[in-house]
Amino acid sequence: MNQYNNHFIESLNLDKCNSCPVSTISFCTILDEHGLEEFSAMSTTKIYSDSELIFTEGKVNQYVGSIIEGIVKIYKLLDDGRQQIVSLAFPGDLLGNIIDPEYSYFAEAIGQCKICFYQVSRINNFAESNPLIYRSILTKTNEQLSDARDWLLLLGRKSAKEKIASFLLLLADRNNAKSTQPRFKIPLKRQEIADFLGLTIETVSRNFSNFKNQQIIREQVGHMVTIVDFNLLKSIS
Amino acid sequence: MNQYNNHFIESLNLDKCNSCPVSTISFCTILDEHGLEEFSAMSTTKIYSDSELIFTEGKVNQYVGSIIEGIVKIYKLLDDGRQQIVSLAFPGDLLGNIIDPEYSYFAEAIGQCKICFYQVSRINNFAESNPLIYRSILTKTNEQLSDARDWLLLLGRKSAKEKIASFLLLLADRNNAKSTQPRFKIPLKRQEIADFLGLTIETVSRNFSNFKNQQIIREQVGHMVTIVDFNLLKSIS
DNA sequence: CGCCATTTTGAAGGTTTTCAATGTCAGTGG
DNA sequence: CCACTGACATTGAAAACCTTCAAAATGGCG
Repeated sequence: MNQYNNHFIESLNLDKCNSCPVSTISFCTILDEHGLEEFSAMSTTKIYSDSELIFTEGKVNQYVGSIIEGIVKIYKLLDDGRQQIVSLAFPGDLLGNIIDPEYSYFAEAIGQCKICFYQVSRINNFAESNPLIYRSILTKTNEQLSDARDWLLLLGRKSAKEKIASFLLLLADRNNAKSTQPRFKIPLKRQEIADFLGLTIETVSRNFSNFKNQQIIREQVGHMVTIVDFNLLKSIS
Repeated sequence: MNQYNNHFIESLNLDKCNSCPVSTISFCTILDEHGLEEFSAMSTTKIYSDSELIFTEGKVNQYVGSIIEGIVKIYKLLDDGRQQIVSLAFPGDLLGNIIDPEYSYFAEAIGQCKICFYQVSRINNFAESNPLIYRSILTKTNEQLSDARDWLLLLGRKSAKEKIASFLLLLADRNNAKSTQPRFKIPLKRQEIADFLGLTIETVSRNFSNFKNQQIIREQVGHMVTIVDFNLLKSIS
Protein backbone atom coordinates (compact mmCIF):
# COMPACT_ATOMS: atom_id res chain seq x y z
CA MET A 1 0.00 0.00 0.00
CA ASN A 2 2.75 2.33 1.00
CA GLN A 3 4.81 1.20 -1.91
CA TYR A 4 1.96 1.63 -4.28
CA ASN A 5 1.28 5.04 -2.89
CA ASN A 6 4.87 6.19 -3.36
CA HIS A 7 4.90 4.94 -6.87
CA PHE A 8 1.69 6.73 -7.53
CA ILE A 9 3.09 10.02 -6.31
CA GLU A 10 6.20 9.67 -8.42
CA SER A 11 4.14 8.92 -11.46
CA LEU A 12 2.09 11.97 -10.79
CA ASN A 13 5.21 14.10 -10.58
CA LEU A 14 6.61 12.84 -13.82
CA ASP A 15 3.27 13.22 -15.51
CA LYS A 16 3.15 16.76 -14.26
CA CYS A 17 6.42 17.63 -16.01
CA ASN A 18 5.69 15.62 -19.11
CA SER A 19 2.44 17.42 -19.60
CA CYS A 20 3.84 20.80 -18.59
CA PRO A 21 3.27 23.32 -21.38
CA VAL A 22 6.52 25.17 -20.64
CA SER A 23 8.73 22.09 -20.19
CA THR A 24 10.78 23.04 -23.25
CA ILE A 25 11.34 26.68 -22.32
CA SER A 26 11.47 26.73 -18.53
CA PHE A 27 14.82 26.63 -16.73
CA CYS A 28 14.22 22.97 -15.83
CA THR A 29 14.39 21.97 -19.48
CA ILE A 30 18.09 21.01 -19.31
CA LEU A 31 17.46 18.23 -16.80
CA ASP A 32 17.61 14.62 -17.93
CA GLU A 33 14.91 12.18 -16.92
CA HIS A 34 16.64 11.27 -13.70
CA GLY A 35 17.19 14.86 -12.68
CA LEU A 36 13.68 15.80 -13.64
CA GLU A 37 12.27 13.06 -11.47
CA GLU A 38 14.03 14.40 -8.41
CA PHE A 39 13.31 17.97 -9.38
CA SER A 40 9.63 17.53 -10.03
CA ALA A 41 9.23 16.00 -6.58
CA MET A 42 10.39 19.30 -5.13
CA SER A 43 7.87 21.43 -6.98
CA THR A 44 4.55 22.82 -5.88
CA THR A 45 2.11 24.28 -8.34
CA LYS A 46 -0.08 27.15 -7.31
CA ILE A 47 -2.78 29.11 -9.06
CA TYR A 48 -3.27 32.84 -8.54
CA SER A 49 -6.22 34.92 -9.54
CA ASP A 50 -6.10 38.41 -11.02
CA SER A 51 -4.22 41.01 -8.95
CA GLU A 52 -3.06 38.51 -6.34
CA LEU A 53 0.32 39.24 -4.81
CA ILE A 54 2.95 36.57 -5.36
CA PHE A 55 6.10 38.18 -3.89
CA THR A 56 6.43 41.16 -1.58
CA GLU A 57 9.48 43.39 -1.35
CA GLY A 58 11.43 42.85 1.84
CA LYS A 59 10.13 39.37 2.54
CA VAL A 60 12.59 36.50 2.93
CA ASN A 61 13.39 34.89 -0.42
CA GLN A 62 12.12 31.36 0.09
CA TYR A 63 10.78 30.40 -3.31
CA VAL A 64 11.53 30.75 -6.98
CA GLY A 65 8.87 30.00 -9.51
CA SER A 66 8.51 29.16 -13.14
CA ILE A 67 5.46 30.59 -14.83
CA ILE A 68 3.31 27.93 -16.43
CA GLU A 69 0.34 30.06 -17.45
CA GLY A 70 -0.50 33.74 -17.31
CA ILE A 71 1.48 36.95 -17.00
CA VAL A 72 3.12 38.36 -13.89
CA LYS A 73 4.10 41.97 -13.38
CA ILE A 74 7.24 42.71 -11.38
CA TYR A 75 7.25 46.20 -9.96
CA LYS A 76 8.94 48.54 -7.54
CA LEU A 77 7.51 51.37 -5.49
CA LEU A 78 8.78 54.70 -4.24
CA ASP A 79 7.81 55.88 -0.77
CA ASP A 80 5.12 58.18 -2.12
CA GLY A 81 3.46 55.41 -4.11
CA ARG A 82 4.92 56.05 -7.55
CA GLN A 83 5.22 52.71 -9.26
CA GLN A 84 7.48 51.29 -11.95
CA ILE A 85 6.92 47.93 -13.57
CA VAL A 86 10.43 46.56 -14.11
CA SER A 87 9.44 43.39 -15.92
CA LEU A 88 6.57 41.46 -17.40
CA ALA A 89 7.08 37.74 -16.92
CA PHE A 90 5.49 35.32 -19.37
CA PRO A 91 5.11 31.52 -19.38
CA GLY A 92 8.52 29.87 -19.18
CA ASP A 93 10.05 32.85 -17.39
CA LEU A 94 11.75 32.52 -14.06
CA LEU A 95 10.22 34.33 -11.12
CA GLY A 96 12.59 35.41 -8.38
CA ASN A 97 16.17 34.30 -7.91
CA ILE A 98 18.20 31.90 -5.82
CA ILE A 99 20.82 34.43 -4.68
CA ASP A 100 19.30 37.34 -2.78
CA PRO A 101 18.34 36.93 0.88
CA GLU A 102 15.07 38.75 0.30
CA TYR A 103 12.77 39.87 -2.50
CA SER A 104 13.56 43.32 -3.80
CA TYR A 105 10.30 43.87 -5.66
CA PHE A 106 6.65 42.96 -5.81
CA ALA A 107 5.21 40.33 -8.13
CA GLU A 108 1.53 40.32 -8.95
CA ALA A 109 -0.63 38.15 -11.16
CA ILE A 110 -2.17 39.77 -14.21
CA GLY A 111 -5.21 37.66 -14.84
CA GLN A 112 -5.13 34.05 -13.70
CA CYS A 113 -1.64 32.57 -13.33
CA LYS A 114 -0.31 29.09 -12.75
CA ILE A 115 3.15 28.94 -11.25
CA CYS A 116 5.48 26.07 -10.42
CA PHE A 117 7.42 26.83 -7.20
CA TYR A 118 10.66 25.47 -5.77
CA GLN A 119 12.24 26.20 -2.42
CA VAL A 120 15.48 28.12 -2.90
CA SER A 121 17.26 25.96 -0.33
CA ARG A 122 16.20 22.79 -2.10
CA ILE A 123 17.36 24.12 -5.45
CA ASN A 124 20.77 24.73 -3.94
CA ASN A 125 20.85 21.24 -2.48
CA PHE A 126 19.78 19.81 -5.79
CA ALA A 127 22.53 21.78 -7.53
CA GLU A 128 25.21 19.97 -5.56
CA SER A 129 24.58 16.88 -7.65
CA ASN A 130 23.15 18.71 -10.68
CA PRO A 131 25.23 21.88 -11.01
CA LEU A 132 24.11 22.52 -14.56
CA ILE A 133 20.89 23.87 -13.13
CA TYR A 134 22.98 26.94 -12.31
CA ARG A 135 23.77 27.44 -15.95
CA SER A 136 20.14 27.14 -16.80
CA ILE A 137 19.14 29.71 -14.20
CA LEU A 138 22.00 31.90 -15.41
CA THR A 139 20.60 31.77 -18.94
CA LYS A 140 17.21 32.94 -17.72
CA THR A 141 18.72 35.64 -15.54
CA ASN A 142 20.85 36.83 -18.40
CA GLU A 143 17.77 37.19 -20.59
CA GLN A 144 16.13 39.26 -17.91
CA LEU A 145 19.19 41.45 -17.65
CA SER A 146 19.21 41.98 -21.38
CA ASP A 147 15.52 42.88 -21.37
CA ALA A 148 16.02 45.23 -18.43
CA ARG A 149 18.79 47.06 -20.26
CA ASP A 150 16.69 47.41 -23.37
CA TRP A 151 14.06 48.95 -21.17
CA LEU A 152 16.57 51.35 -19.62
CA LEU A 153 17.18 52.71 -23.10
CA LEU A 154 13.46 53.07 -23.62
CA LEU A 155 12.78 54.79 -20.31
CA GLY A 156 15.80 57.06 -20.48
CA ARG A 157 15.79 58.12 -24.08
CA LYS A 158 12.52 57.50 -25.89
CA SER A 159 9.56 59.84 -26.28
CA ALA A 160 6.06 58.87 -25.21
CA LYS A 161 5.12 58.03 -28.79
CA GLU A 162 8.18 55.85 -29.22
CA LYS A 163 7.50 54.14 -25.91
CA ILE A 164 3.96 53.18 -26.86
CA ALA A 165 5.13 51.90 -30.24
CA SER A 166 7.86 49.81 -28.58
CA PHE A 167 5.37 48.47 -26.08
CA LEU A 168 2.98 47.31 -28.79
CA LEU A 169 5.80 45.62 -30.66
CA LEU A 170 6.97 43.91 -27.48
CA LEU A 171 3.52 42.44 -26.97
CA ALA A 172 3.29 41.35 -30.58
CA ASP A 173 6.61 39.62 -30.16
CA ARG A 174 5.64 37.92 -26.90
CA ASN A 175 2.45 36.69 -28.54
CA ASN A 176 4.42 35.21 -31.43
CA ALA A 177 2.13 37.20 -33.67
CA LYS A 178 4.07 36.87 -36.86
CA SER A 179 1.36 38.08 -39.22
CA THR A 180 1.85 41.35 -41.09
CA GLN A 181 -1.09 42.64 -39.05
CA PRO A 182 -0.58 41.04 -35.62
CA ARG A 183 -3.65 40.83 -33.40
CA PHE A 184 -3.50 40.18 -29.68
CA LYS A 185 -4.92 41.10 -26.30
CA ILE A 186 -3.32 43.87 -24.28
CA PRO A 187 -3.13 42.31 -20.84
CA LEU A 188 -2.49 45.58 -19.01
CA LYS A 189 -4.81 48.38 -18.01
CA ARG A 190 -3.90 51.91 -19.06
CA GLN A 191 -2.48 52.67 -15.61
CA GLU A 192 -0.25 49.60 -15.78
CA ILE A 193 0.98 50.52 -19.24
CA ALA A 194 1.83 53.94 -17.80
CA ASP A 195 3.72 52.32 -14.92
CA PHE A 196 5.60 50.16 -17.38
CA LEU A 197 6.55 53.01 -19.71
CA GLY A 198 7.29 55.69 -17.14
CA LEU A 199 4.34 57.85 -18.26
CA THR A 200 1.00 58.98 -16.90
CA ILE A 201 -2.24 57.29 -17.77
CA GLU A 202 -3.37 60.37 -19.69
CA THR A 203 -0.31 60.39 -21.90
CA VAL A 204 -0.78 56.71 -22.65
CA SER A 205 -4.40 57.26 -23.53
CA ARG A 206 -3.65 60.24 -25.76
CA ASN A 207 -1.01 58.35 -27.68
CA PHE A 208 -3.26 55.35 -28.16
CA SER A 209 -5.91 57.69 -29.51
CA ASN A 210 -3.39 59.23 -31.90
CA PHE A 211 -2.32 55.82 -33.19
CA LYS A 212 -5.96 54.87 -33.67
CA ASN A 213 -6.75 58.09 -35.49
CA GLN A 214 -3.76 57.62 -37.75
CA GLN A 215 -4.96 54.06 -38.51
CA ILE A 216 -1.70 52.60 -37.22
CA ILE A 217 -3.61 50.35 -34.83
CA ARG A 218 -7.22 49.29 -34.30
CA GLU A 219 -8.72 48.44 -30.94
CA GLN A 220 -11.63 46.05 -30.47
CA VAL A 221 -13.65 45.17 -27.42
CA GLY A 222 -11.85 43.36 -24.63
CA HIS A 223 -8.56 45.16 -25.16
CA MET A 224 -7.93 43.29 -28.40
CA VAL A 225 -5.68 45.27 -30.67
CA THR A 226 -4.60 44.91 -34.28
CA ILE A 227 -1.41 46.44 -35.57
CA VAL A 228 -2.47 47.77 -38.96
CA ASP A 229 0.80 49.35 -40.07
CA PHE A 230 3.51 47.20 -38.56
CA ASN A 231 6.38 48.83 -40.43
CA LEU A 232 5.32 52.34 -39.52
CA LEU A 233 5.08 51.29 -35.87
CA LYS A 234 8.55 49.80 -36.07
CA SER A 235 10.03 52.95 -37.56
CA ILE A 236 8.37 55.02 -34.85
CA SER A 237 9.82 52.84 -32.11
CA MET B 1 65.09 25.22 -20.18
CA ASN B 2 61.60 24.43 -21.44
CA GLN B 3 60.69 22.96 -18.08
CA TYR B 4 62.01 25.94 -16.28
CA ASN B 5 60.15 28.18 -18.62
CA ASN B 6 56.84 26.43 -18.03
CA HIS B 7 57.28 26.57 -14.34
CA PHE B 8 58.09 30.21 -14.58
CA ILE B 9 54.89 30.92 -16.46
CA GLU B 10 52.77 29.03 -13.95
CA SER B 11 54.32 30.91 -11.13
CA LEU B 12 53.58 34.12 -12.89
CA ASN B 13 49.94 33.14 -13.28
CA LEU B 14 49.49 32.26 -9.66
CA ASP B 15 51.30 35.37 -8.60
CA LYS B 16 49.01 37.34 -10.83
CA CYS B 17 45.93 36.06 -8.99
CA ASN B 18 47.48 36.20 -5.55
CA SER B 19 48.37 39.83 -6.03
CA CYS B 20 45.12 40.66 -7.79
CA PRO B 21 43.35 43.48 -5.95
CA VAL B 22 39.90 42.12 -6.81
CA SER B 23 40.62 38.46 -6.03
CA THR B 24 38.15 38.53 -3.15
CA ILE B 25 35.28 40.18 -5.02
CA SER B 26 35.64 39.01 -8.61
CA PHE B 27 33.62 36.04 -9.86
CA CYS B 28 36.77 33.86 -9.72
CA THR B 29 36.89 34.16 -5.93
CA ILE B 30 35.05 30.86 -5.36
CA LEU B 31 37.78 28.81 -7.00
CA ASP B 32 40.09 26.72 -4.84
CA GLU B 33 43.84 26.82 -5.41
CA HIS B 34 43.71 24.06 -7.97
CA GLY B 35 40.90 25.65 -9.94
CA LEU B 36 42.51 29.03 -9.76
CA GLU B 37 45.73 27.66 -11.18
CA GLU B 38 43.96 26.35 -14.26
CA PHE B 39 41.78 29.42 -14.48
CA SER B 40 44.53 31.96 -14.20
CA ALA B 41 46.37 30.25 -17.06
CA MET B 42 43.38 31.10 -19.26
CA SER B 43 43.38 34.78 -18.46
CA THR B 44 44.79 37.73 -20.35
CA THR B 45 45.14 41.11 -18.74
CA LYS B 46 44.72 44.20 -20.84
CA ILE B 47 44.98 47.88 -20.11
CA TYR B 48 42.72 50.45 -21.75
CA SER B 49 43.15 54.18 -21.79
CA ASP B 50 40.40 56.75 -21.37
CA SER B 51 37.52 56.46 -23.88
CA GLU B 52 38.83 53.29 -25.47
CA LEU B 53 36.16 50.89 -26.73
CA ILE B 54 36.19 47.46 -25.07
CA PHE B 55 33.06 45.83 -26.54
CA THR B 56 31.02 46.82 -29.57
CA GLU B 57 27.36 46.01 -30.05
CA GLY B 58 26.78 43.34 -32.67
CA LYS B 59 30.25 41.83 -32.47
CA VAL B 60 30.66 38.13 -31.68
CA ASN B 61 30.80 37.52 -27.94
CA GLN B 62 34.28 36.03 -27.53
CA TYR B 63 35.44 37.38 -24.19
CA VAL B 64 34.20 38.14 -20.74
CA GLY B 65 36.25 40.29 -18.47
CA SER B 66 36.64 41.07 -14.83
CA ILE B 67 37.50 44.66 -14.04
CA ILE B 68 40.67 44.97 -12.01
CA GLU B 69 41.08 48.73 -12.03
CA GLY B 70 39.04 51.62 -13.37
CA ILE B 71 35.45 52.18 -14.34
CA VAL B 72 33.70 51.00 -17.50
CA LYS B 73 30.53 52.45 -18.93
CA ILE B 74 28.08 50.11 -20.64
CA TYR B 75 25.79 51.91 -23.03
CA LYS B 76 23.27 51.48 -25.78
CA LEU B 77 22.51 53.70 -28.73
CA LEU B 78 19.42 54.56 -30.73
CA ASP B 79 19.69 54.98 -34.49
CA ASP B 80 19.74 58.76 -34.23
CA GLY B 81 22.61 58.76 -31.74
CA ARG B 82 20.71 59.14 -28.48
CA GLN B 83 22.66 57.30 -25.84
CA GLN B 84 21.75 55.57 -22.60
CA ILE B 85 24.32 54.30 -20.14
CA VAL B 86 22.81 51.08 -18.78
CA SER B 87 25.51 50.30 -16.25
CA LEU B 88 28.67 51.55 -14.65
CA ALA B 89 31.03 48.68 -13.95
CA PHE B 90 33.53 48.98 -11.10
CA PRO B 91 36.49 46.82 -10.04
CA GLY B 92 35.34 43.29 -9.31
CA ASP B 93 32.40 43.58 -11.69
CA LEU B 94 31.89 41.17 -14.52
CA LEU B 95 32.03 42.57 -18.04
CA GLY B 96 29.97 40.77 -20.65
CA ASN B 97 28.34 37.37 -20.32
CA ILE B 98 28.91 33.77 -21.36
CA ILE B 99 25.46 33.18 -22.82
CA ASP B 100 24.69 35.57 -25.67
CA PRO B 101 26.10 34.93 -29.13
CA GLU B 102 26.99 38.59 -29.54
CA TYR B 103 27.43 41.74 -27.51
CA SER B 104 24.25 43.77 -27.20
CA TYR B 105 25.89 46.99 -26.01
CA PHE B 106 29.03 49.05 -26.06
CA ALA B 107 31.60 49.07 -23.28
CA GLU B 108 34.04 51.93 -22.96
CA ALA B 109 36.80 52.73 -20.50
CA ILE B 110 36.31 55.75 -18.26
CA GLY B 111 39.85 56.77 -17.44
CA GLN B 112 42.49 54.08 -17.45
CA CYS B 113 41.19 50.54 -16.93
CA LYS B 114 42.81 47.20 -16.30
CA ILE B 115 40.73 44.20 -17.24
CA CYS B 116 41.28 40.47 -16.89
CA PHE B 117 39.81 38.62 -19.90
CA TYR B 118 38.73 35.03 -20.45
CA GLN B 119 37.54 33.38 -23.63
CA VAL B 120 33.89 32.45 -23.33
CA SER B 121 34.52 29.05 -24.91
CA ARG B 122 37.29 28.31 -22.43
CA ILE B 123 35.09 29.30 -19.50
CA ASN B 124 32.50 26.82 -20.69
CA ASN B 125 35.13 24.10 -21.02
CA PHE B 126 36.47 24.93 -17.60
CA ALA B 127 32.95 24.73 -16.17
CA GLU B 128 32.65 21.10 -17.18
CA SER B 129 35.01 20.21 -14.37
CA ASN B 130 34.28 23.29 -12.21
CA PRO B 131 30.56 23.91 -12.57
CA LEU B 132 30.43 26.17 -9.54
CA ILE B 133 31.87 28.89 -11.71
CA TYR B 134 28.34 29.12 -13.13
CA ARG B 135 26.96 29.94 -9.72
CA SER B 136 29.59 32.60 -9.30
CA ILE B 137 28.75 34.18 -12.65
CA LEU B 138 25.08 33.90 -11.77
CA THR B 139 25.69 35.84 -8.57
CA LYS B 140 27.36 38.65 -10.50
CA THR B 141 24.66 38.65 -13.17
CA ASN B 142 21.98 38.73 -10.53
CA GLU B 143 23.56 41.79 -8.95
CA GLN B 144 23.58 43.51 -12.31
CA LEU B 145 19.93 42.65 -12.81
CA SER B 146 19.08 44.07 -9.42
CA ASP B 147 20.98 47.27 -10.17
CA ALA B 148 19.34 47.55 -13.59
CA ARG B 149 15.89 47.28 -12.04
CA ASP B 150 16.70 49.92 -9.46
CA TRP B 151 17.71 52.12 -12.34
CA LEU B 152 14.45 51.40 -14.19
CA LEU B 153 12.62 52.85 -11.22
CA LEU B 154 14.88 55.89 -11.30
CA LEU B 155 14.53 56.49 -15.03
CA GLY B 156 10.82 55.85 -15.15
CA ARG B 157 9.61 57.59 -12.05
CA LYS B 158 12.09 60.06 -10.56
CA SER B 159 12.44 63.77 -11.28
CA ALA B 160 15.70 65.31 -12.45
CA LYS B 161 16.47 66.48 -8.92
CA GLU B 162 15.83 63.04 -7.47
CA LYS B 163 17.93 61.45 -10.20
CA ILE B 164 20.94 63.64 -9.46
CA ALA B 165 20.61 62.96 -5.73
CA SER B 166 20.41 59.22 -6.34
CA PHE B 167 23.41 59.40 -8.62
CA LEU B 168 25.53 61.14 -6.00
CA LEU B 169 24.53 58.60 -3.37
CA LEU B 170 25.36 55.76 -5.75
CA LEU B 171 28.85 57.13 -6.23
CA ALA B 172 29.31 57.64 -2.51
CA ASP B 173 28.29 54.03 -1.98
CA ARG B 174 30.58 52.70 -4.70
CA ASN B 175 33.45 54.66 -3.17
CA ASN B 176 32.75 53.14 0.25
CA ALA B 177 32.64 56.70 1.50
CA LYS B 178 31.13 56.03 4.88
CA SER B 179 31.81 59.43 6.41
CA THR B 180 28.90 61.70 7.24
CA GLN B 181 30.31 64.01 4.59
CA PRO B 182 31.54 61.65 1.89
CA ARG B 183 34.09 63.01 -0.54
CA PHE B 184 34.95 61.40 -3.86
CA LYS B 185 35.71 62.04 -7.48
CA ILE B 186 32.92 62.09 -10.05
CA PRO B 187 34.35 59.97 -12.82
CA LEU B 188 31.83 61.05 -15.44
CA LYS B 189 31.56 64.20 -17.52
CA ARG B 190 28.31 66.09 -17.44
CA GLN B 191 27.24 64.60 -20.75
CA GLU B 192 27.84 61.11 -19.42
CA ILE B 193 25.88 61.83 -16.27
CA ALA B 194 23.07 63.00 -18.54
CA ASP B 195 23.26 59.79 -20.56
CA PHE B 196 23.18 57.77 -17.35
CA LEU B 197 20.19 59.59 -15.87
CA GLY B 198 18.14 60.05 -19.02
CA LEU B 199 18.50 63.84 -18.97
CA THR B 200 20.21 66.58 -20.99
CA ILE B 201 23.55 68.01 -20.05
CA GLU B 202 21.94 71.37 -19.26
CA THR B 203 19.47 69.86 -16.81
CA VAL B 204 22.30 68.04 -15.07
CA SER B 205 24.34 71.21 -14.83
CA ARG B 206 21.44 73.26 -13.49
CA ASN B 207 20.66 70.71 -10.80
CA PHE B 208 24.28 70.52 -9.74
CA SER B 209 24.28 74.30 -9.49
CA ASN B 210 21.14 74.19 -7.36
CA PHE B 211 22.62 71.63 -4.99
CA LYS B 212 25.76 73.73 -4.70
CA ASN B 213 23.79 76.91 -4.04
CA GLN B 214 21.75 75.14 -1.37
CA GLN B 215 24.99 73.90 0.24
CA ILE B 216 23.92 70.29 -0.17
CA ILE B 217 27.14 69.50 -1.99
CA ARG B 218 30.47 71.22 -2.59
CA GLU B 219 32.55 70.77 -5.72
CA GLN B 220 36.31 71.17 -5.82
CA VAL B 221 38.75 71.16 -8.68
CA GLY B 222 39.15 67.92 -10.61
CA HIS B 223 35.52 66.90 -10.22
CA MET B 224 35.99 66.18 -6.52
CA VAL B 225 32.72 66.50 -4.68
CA THR B 226 31.75 66.56 -1.00
CA ILE B 227 28.30 65.66 0.15
CA VAL B 228 27.65 68.26 2.83
CA ASP B 229 24.12 67.29 3.83
CA PHE B 230 23.95 63.54 3.37
CA ASN B 231 20.56 63.10 4.99
CA LEU B 232 18.94 65.83 2.95
CA LEU B 233 20.32 64.27 -0.22
CA LYS B 234 18.95 60.92 0.84
CA SER B 235 15.50 62.32 1.51
CA ILE B 236 15.53 64.03 -1.89
CA SER B 237 16.44 60.81 -3.65
C1' DC C 1 48.68 83.51 -22.66
C1' DG C 2 45.54 81.58 -25.74
C1' DC C 3 43.16 77.67 -27.36
C1' DC C 4 39.72 74.18 -27.04
C1' DA C 5 36.72 71.28 -24.67
C1' DT C 6 33.56 71.46 -21.23
C1' DT C 7 30.34 73.62 -18.26
C1' DT C 8 27.20 77.07 -16.91
C1' DT C 9 23.53 80.20 -17.54
C1' DG C 10 19.60 82.49 -19.94
C1' DA C 11 15.43 82.61 -22.61
C1' DA C 12 12.11 80.39 -25.34
C1' DG C 13 9.72 76.37 -26.60
C1' DG C 14 7.73 71.84 -26.38
C1' DT C 15 6.36 67.61 -24.33
C1' DT C 16 4.41 65.60 -20.64
C1' DT C 17 2.02 66.17 -16.38
C1' DT C 18 -1.57 67.83 -13.55
C1' DC C 19 -6.13 68.89 -12.58
C1' DA C 20 -10.74 68.52 -13.91
C1' DA C 21 -14.56 66.97 -16.43
C1' DT C 22 -16.73 63.92 -19.46
C1' DG C 23 -17.42 59.47 -21.64
C1' DT C 24 -17.68 54.36 -21.85
C1' DC C 25 -18.77 49.97 -20.33
C1' DA C 26 -20.01 46.00 -17.48
C1' DG C 27 -22.48 44.61 -13.65
C1' DT C 28 -26.43 45.25 -10.36
C1' DG C 29 -30.78 46.01 -8.77
C1' DG C 30 -35.20 48.29 -9.09
C1' DC D 1 -35.80 46.72 -19.49
C1' DC D 2 -33.51 50.54 -18.02
C1' DA D 3 -31.48 53.49 -14.61
C1' DC D 4 -27.70 53.44 -11.39
C1' DT D 5 -23.11 52.55 -9.89
C1' DG D 6 -18.20 52.21 -9.96
C1' DA D 7 -14.08 51.24 -12.42
C1' DC D 8 -11.66 52.56 -16.24
C1' DA D 9 -10.61 55.48 -20.26
C1' DT D 10 -10.69 59.68 -22.88
C1' DT D 11 -10.41 64.51 -23.64
C1' DG D 12 -9.50 69.49 -22.60
C1' DA D 13 -7.02 73.35 -20.61
C1' DA D 14 -3.42 75.06 -17.88
C1' DA D 15 0.86 74.43 -15.66
C1' DA D 16 5.27 72.42 -14.80
C1' DC D 17 9.34 70.45 -15.97
C1' DC D 18 12.70 69.50 -19.02
C1' DT D 19 14.67 70.41 -23.46
C1' DT D 20 16.40 73.22 -27.10
C1' DC D 21 18.94 76.86 -28.86
C1' DA D 22 22.22 80.34 -27.95
C1' DA D 23 25.78 82.69 -25.62
C1' DA D 24 29.02 83.36 -22.01
C1' DA D 25 32.14 81.47 -18.54
C1' DT D 26 35.41 78.20 -16.79
C1' DG D 27 39.32 75.33 -16.66
C1' DG D 28 42.99 72.31 -18.23
C1' DC D 29 47.01 72.27 -21.09
C1' DG D 30 50.37 73.23 -24.63
